[in-house]
Amino acid sequence: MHQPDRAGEPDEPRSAFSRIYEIARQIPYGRVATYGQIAQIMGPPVTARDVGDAMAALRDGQPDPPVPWQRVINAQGRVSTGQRQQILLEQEGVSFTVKGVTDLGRFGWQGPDPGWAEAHGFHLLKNASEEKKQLDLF
DNA sequence: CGTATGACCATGC
DNA sequence: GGCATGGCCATAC
Repeated sequence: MHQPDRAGEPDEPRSAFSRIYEIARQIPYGRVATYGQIAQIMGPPVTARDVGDAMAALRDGQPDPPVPWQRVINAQGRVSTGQRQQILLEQEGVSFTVKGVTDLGRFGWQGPDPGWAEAHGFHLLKNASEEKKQLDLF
């Protein structure tokens, strides 16, 4: 039987935005991921810029389940949307320097669970090292 | 269809 | 470390 098409949406099985949101939901409480990381997990042709667009779209309203948009920051370790985002992260235990920079080595996400990624057809982070995973446990 | 804009990024100075 | 540039891709007009 046919899937009812959502008006205004492309007829792909799932829009790129929806898949980006799926990944963002995997970021654990108290961790952050960069736009570029999520783009890498998606794989080409999705770019960091597309991830930013997807997050920006959330301003119009959150999907269900909601997306922890505050955990997606830029590659410099700074939030891209102003102070409110940083405060939300600080409430999760993510610390920032006075200049508003966080330590991605300490609070950065190491990527999705490999089993989950494979089941959903996503890539893993190329840089996710065992060492950093151990570091994260602390 | 050209142009501008955007929650980006790597690189070079 | 800051700043400029070019590249990336999707959207809006």
